[in-house]
Order: sequence, then C-alpha cells, then structure tokens
Amino acid sequence: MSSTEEKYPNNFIRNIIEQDVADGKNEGAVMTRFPPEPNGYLHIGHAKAICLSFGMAEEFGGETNLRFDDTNPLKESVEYVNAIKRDIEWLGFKWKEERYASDYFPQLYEFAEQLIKDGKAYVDSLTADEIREYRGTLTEPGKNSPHRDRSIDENMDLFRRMKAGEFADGEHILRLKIDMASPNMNMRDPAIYRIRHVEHHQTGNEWCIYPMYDYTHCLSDSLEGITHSLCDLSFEAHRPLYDWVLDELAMNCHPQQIEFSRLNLQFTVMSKRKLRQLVEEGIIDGWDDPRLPTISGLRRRGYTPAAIRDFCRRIGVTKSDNNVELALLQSVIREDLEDSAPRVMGVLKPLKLVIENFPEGEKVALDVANHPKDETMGTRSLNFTREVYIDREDFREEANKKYKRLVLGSEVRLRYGFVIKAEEVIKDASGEIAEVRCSYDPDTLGKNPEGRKVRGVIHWVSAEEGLPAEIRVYEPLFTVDFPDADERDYHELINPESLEVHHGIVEPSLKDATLEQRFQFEREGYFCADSKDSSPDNLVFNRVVGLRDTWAKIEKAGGA
RNA sequence: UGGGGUGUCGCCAAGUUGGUAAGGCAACGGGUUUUGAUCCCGUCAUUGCGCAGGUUCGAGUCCUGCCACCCCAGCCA
Repeated sequence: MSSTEEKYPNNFIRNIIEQDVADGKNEGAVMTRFPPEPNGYLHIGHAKAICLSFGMAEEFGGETNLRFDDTNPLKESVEYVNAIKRDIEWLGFKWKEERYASDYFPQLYEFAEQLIKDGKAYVDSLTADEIREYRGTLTEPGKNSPHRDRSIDENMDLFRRMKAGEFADGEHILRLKIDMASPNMNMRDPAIYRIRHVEHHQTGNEWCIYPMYDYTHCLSDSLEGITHSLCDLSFEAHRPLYDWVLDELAMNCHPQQIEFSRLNLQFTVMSKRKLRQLVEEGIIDGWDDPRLPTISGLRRRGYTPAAIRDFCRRIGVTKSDNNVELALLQSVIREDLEDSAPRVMGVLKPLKLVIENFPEGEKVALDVANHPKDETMGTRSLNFTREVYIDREDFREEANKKYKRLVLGSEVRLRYGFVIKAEEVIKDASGEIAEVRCSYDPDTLGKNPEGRKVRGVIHWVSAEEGLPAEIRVYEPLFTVDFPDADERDYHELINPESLEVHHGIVEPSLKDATLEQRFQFEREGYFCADSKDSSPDNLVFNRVVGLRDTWAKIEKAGGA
C-alpha cells in the first residue's frame, strides 16, 4: 500500500488530516483505528473503511490499531474475530496493535463510577418499555425517569451490586444524566451499562455488566491515543455524545470523529443482518460464497487484494449517498488480471470437432505464449489433435458476415493452430448437434492462407488431452439494482440463475492449478481455481468476471 | 411538525481564499490485433453545477427562500 499509485485522490477527510498535521495538532501525529464488531464477516463496505483508516494513517506516517468492538457478547464470537483478522491481512494491511474494547472493561468501569460520583450518571430501574415511553419522540421531548434523582450513594451502591451480579438481566441500567428534552435523541440520557449474565468470548464470566457502544467507543479511542476516528454517517448524530463523554471525564486525549457515507453497491446487500440471513437460510454457500460482497466471498470468487484496494480508491470518500455500479468493480479486477493472469484455453460448453483429414493419433506440438504482451510469463506447449472441443457458442450452421466464428461451409482459425473448415454437421436423435466434421489446411500454421480470408479466431481444447472441469459462472445474487430499497421480501428478489454450473474441458496445463490461482480463459474471461472444491482430480473454476464483450452488444442490437 | 446530513454528466467524484466545470467507470465513433480481449485515437455538463431569487465586473463556490432524498425514538454497533 505504500506505492504512490495507491494514494487516494483528494477527499475531505484527507484535507482535514492534512490541515491538522500542518497545524501541528497532536504534534503532527496521525493514529487511526478500525473497530469491527465480531458479529459477522467483513464486506466490501468495510474494505472501504479499512482502506481509508489504514490508508490515511500510512500516508501521514501514522499507524492503525485493529480494535474489536466487543461489547455485546450475545452476538459475538471468536469465529468472527478470526475471520476478520484473516480478511484484513489478506487485503494487505498490518495493524499496529490488536485490541479489544473488552481490554478496557476495568477502566471503563472506573470511569463509570467517576461519572456517578460527579452526578453525571445514574442507575435507572425502569423497564425497557418504560424507558422507551419516557424517551419521547422525534418531535416531543422526553420525561425524566422517576429514578433520575437518586442520591450518588444509592447510585453507587446499585451500580456496584449490578457488577456483583445481584440483579437479573434488565432489572437496572446505568444511564448518563444529560438532557431528556434534547432534540438529539442520543442525548436523552443514553444507557451506558446493561446487565447481561452471559459469557463473553474474551473475558469469560468475569463480567455480568457490559458497557454500550457510545460510552465504550469514544473512551477506547481516547485510551489508544487515536487522533482521527473515522466512521460512517449513521454515527453523525452520536458525535455530540462522543464528545460529551470525553469532555465530562476530562480525558486528555480527545480524538476527532469524522463521518463519511458508506458504500452502496448495486445488485447486492451490504447489511450484516441480511448477509447472515442468506447464510443461515442456506440460500448461498456460506459467508465466502463467491456471489457475496464479503471479503471472503470476493476472495473466493477470484478478486485480488490490489483490485479491491483500487476499487476503494476509485469510489472516493464523501458524505453523499452513493450507488456504485457493478461495472466499476468489474473494471478494476479486469485491469489487474489483464496484466497478471496467464492465458489458457478452456471450453465451457463443449462441442466436438473431428478434423477428418488430420491423421489419427498424430499430434502437432504448438509453442504458445502465456501472455500476449508479457514475455517474462513464458510459453507452454499445447498439442493439436484430430479431435478437439470448441464452445457451442462458436459454431452456427448459418450466419451473416458479422459472425466471426465457425460456420458450416466456411473457415475459422483455431487459436495458435490451424485454419479449419466446417464440412458437415452430425446431429443426434433429438436434433441436437453432436459433432461437426471438419477439414484443416496444413499450410496455415503461423501464417494466413493465400487469397482467402478466415472469419476469425476461436479457442479450443484437445479432446484427447483436455481435462474435465466444473466451471461456475456467476451472475448477481439479486435481480434488482437496489434490493435494500425494495419493499418486496428479499426472497422474491433473489436471482434464480445467479450460479450456472458448466461441465467444461480445459487444457492439460491446468492440471496443476493451485488454489486461488487466476487465469484468463482466452475469449471467455478470468477464472480462479476454487479454494474449497478444486483438486487435481476434480478441477473447479469460478469465473471472476467475463472479458469485455463487444459481441454481446452487437448481438443485442440485432447485428447477427 | 424536532435534530443531524446530502444534492456537480447514466454511476462515482475533483472543485482549498468567488474568476470563467478535473479524472475514473459506462456509453459512442475509429485504428491495431491469430483473444469480437488488451492497446491507441476521438466524442461525451457550449452561460450548465437540486430549484428560485439576490450580492458581484464575475458564483458550483457568498446571501435568502424553497424542493428532494438519507439518518436518529435498541438495555445493537
């Protein structure tokens, strides 16, 4: 990430930090943090936040802590902690320290007692429903709880007994004493400690009271010496509370919270709740299903860390609502793989060709470049044989001039090999084309036939040497561009054709494809060996993204 | 009807003190090409920056008033 090419274009947060550094604020230091709650997997929206927080710190010579915001043991687990760490590392970021909000539980407790002593916090004994009623509405002020004026001693006694486990869940709660009439709902005496007799994944059974986000986050930031605390816009209205807590406790480190709008990507859902639902209902193959916008899903699909980082740079950072098109995500991975993926040939929908005038059993070894522009990627040898497979899309019994592939009675070149001509179509009982009988021109290897023009070039795989492979082609999981905005139940919006499985044939060199290795299947797209299911005896490839397809446009426009 | 935000090309987005609308994606032309890929060239907000007024020699940038959309009423984060 240190390369200048990966620097962010100008954005308002960078401008703020730049100014702060220039002004000598915090002695010119920049310290950020990424604070995920371990209650789900990270997705592309988190990647935006990660790239920003880590990126800004790095750009200004600072560092970033990874801090698990683990204040709600009911929803969290170490499985998520581990998945999150794995994803961040894979993305290419190194945190300075791994922290947990739970590391600060003892200090947080002391601060709470301090607040009680100062008359700035009190124990409330209303039920959750009552508290809601007392809170008022957006347009009406709330009412003070009848317990709001308990004495400091009584509050302290009650709070200590809460900690000691003398009360059941929900019996009491610690609230900040701010202003029940505030137009900002978050300032109407927010709850900061609740009783929860549950085991915590980090602290075990040490605590039965747990601090809440608003109280915990600002103090954790302060304790870690964070200078710029970047978060999404939903916390904007919480900033006064963030500042209130730090001010009332007179913390000497007061980080600046800056909010930016979160990423909305077309044709997918981003909320952890919905993603979890998809996983739990078995609609997809786990958190790393290649159709998901999770980091693990994108990784399994074949996206590279560099492409995801590039995407995060290109979408920018603002406070405005955004609807990023899928085309941008596809564009960054194509750009990356265009240079880095070795080329191979693979056929998704095999159609057998028999080249009748090519001697049976004979092989012609072809020396083939692994990349058309990068010689350092070397070459490999491919055998041309009498029987080959091409894709069914590449053959038509009849077609107009715009169709640059194999047509009955005319010629086409088999990439890197000979020019062939389709002579006869053999059909099975149902009328389906079973194979195509062809002839080849032996004098066309590495040169064009004289006086004739071939329609084009198509890819192929030797029938004798090709390997069977399962090839998974993905389309968006949803049929509408913004499933979150749709009133219909999301089940109705699921694309039934989001996964298409092909039983294809790939060239023999793919036998040794390593997991997660990416290739360009010429004329088809970029593919990645599936990290879960692929093995030398059972090859499975995921299509990362297709090649840009000009032909599809022509076809759609009625050109052929 | 309270509070907090946001509105610049189809999408994303630059636009530091007002000075005469970057860039990327997409799209559309054309060239190269044994990948209809890549690459290259060109077009793509002609008083237009949510709308309406105002200040100014001059406003996307300042002022006023509207409009639209988003967020907030968890003992979630």
